[in-house]
Amino acid sequence: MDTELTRAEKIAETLEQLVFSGDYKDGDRLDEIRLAESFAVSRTPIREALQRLVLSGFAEQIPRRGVFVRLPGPVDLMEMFETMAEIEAACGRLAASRISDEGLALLDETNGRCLQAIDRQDLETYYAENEIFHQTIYRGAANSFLEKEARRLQNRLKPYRRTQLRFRGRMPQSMAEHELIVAALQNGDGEAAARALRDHVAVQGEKFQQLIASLNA
Amino acid sequence: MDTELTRAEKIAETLEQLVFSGDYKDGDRLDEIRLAESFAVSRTPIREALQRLVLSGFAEQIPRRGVFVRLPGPVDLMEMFETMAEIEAACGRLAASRISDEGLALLDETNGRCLQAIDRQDLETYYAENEIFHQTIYRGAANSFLEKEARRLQNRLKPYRRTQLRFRGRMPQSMAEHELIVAALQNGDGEAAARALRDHVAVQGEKFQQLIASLNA
DNA sequence: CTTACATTTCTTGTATACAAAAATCTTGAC
DNA sequence: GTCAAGATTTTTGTATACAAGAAATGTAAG
Repeated sequence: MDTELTRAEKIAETLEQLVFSGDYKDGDRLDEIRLAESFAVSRTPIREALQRLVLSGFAEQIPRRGVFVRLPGPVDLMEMFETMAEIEAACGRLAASRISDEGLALLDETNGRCLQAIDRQDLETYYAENEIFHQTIYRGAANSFLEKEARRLQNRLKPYRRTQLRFRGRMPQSMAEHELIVAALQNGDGEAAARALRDHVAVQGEKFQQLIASLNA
Repeated sequence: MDTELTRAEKIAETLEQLVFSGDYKDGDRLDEIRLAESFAVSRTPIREALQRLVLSGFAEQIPRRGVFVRLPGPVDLMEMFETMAEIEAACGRLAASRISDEGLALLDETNGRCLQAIDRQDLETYYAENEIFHQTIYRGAANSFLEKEARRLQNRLKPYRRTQLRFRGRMPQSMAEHELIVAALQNGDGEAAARALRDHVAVQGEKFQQLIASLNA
């Protein structure tokens, strides 16, 4: 992997973080000149970074008017989570017949570390291991294109997934679902794995109200 | 919809077409200066267009080296078609319980026009109506985010799908599959719709050799 | 006081200029 | 003749300059 990044790329990453972390509100204009000053660069790399934001879906560009941050609303989030659920289900379906023994072992280990993290109330580790769990399934689908798409959406939804997992009782239940998923994969049951992953990721029932509530905060 | 495009956007579209239509070979460097001259603009809009190509996956950028066209190889195409199959399956699964009567009617009409086009040996119309058929299902899923993702991939695979459909006997068989899909949607059977769409889109059996063969041409 | 229009200012989009890194060419030693 | 090191050219990445369109402000008429 190429570690050397051009300045514009670093700025784009930073800007994504800024949009993520709520420094901007929906509809805010991303002023090229102001950003150029705050990053101490010219407008050129800023414009490249903004284009990346637009093409990633974090912002919208109106020709000759500027680019404006577009934070997903409740409906957008529901749709994105539903799409994520379907993509993860597809990964699970394929992984059921393709994942390696190493992959299955990694899933088990990761789940173990997840459980330990819950016991220690170690949120950061839990989030990290949870991410690894899902990425291991993407990898297990043995389709690098699908894996990349899955990672892209996972990354896009990351901040919202975090707020979801904070709710009481959600983490133990989530772990139980992980076990179910692993069992299906071990049995090579693609349909069961797909179903388990879809239900695990989907926003349904009371999770919906929790998601809405988290948006106002 | 905003119809006014900035110059860079028009150039990006043209460049995509050029890469599509085989004017460039895999690994070709997209020379900024040469392109600027041929489009009679400065490097600035060319660079924006190239960035779009890179972020769309048509080209790869190596920092301080330039951007190079990346045409998908056989493995890439298999992976992309498999992903498309899963995404279309997801659309079908959701559409089974959500598509409107108008949507179902449109599917029927479109299939009719497809059949007529086959009788007239009218390839262009057939391709167009086939595209509409699938997009109607995306729409039927009632998830605008998923719909957009599906359209994106469909667009990316369009040139390869066309070469596929040219093979003898493929078009009538494809139409039979369309009927099966519509039937499942009418019955509200999500799983059947998903299965039918997955099989319809997936590259399997002799289609694989046809796909490989078309790559050498 | 409100509204329509003109002027001004500001912002984006594009062109050009410059700096730094990579590729290429030259030259010299072995 | 081959290889290596240095110089030269090319090319990318960034900064700045300029042009055109949009927003803002001011002014005059009703």
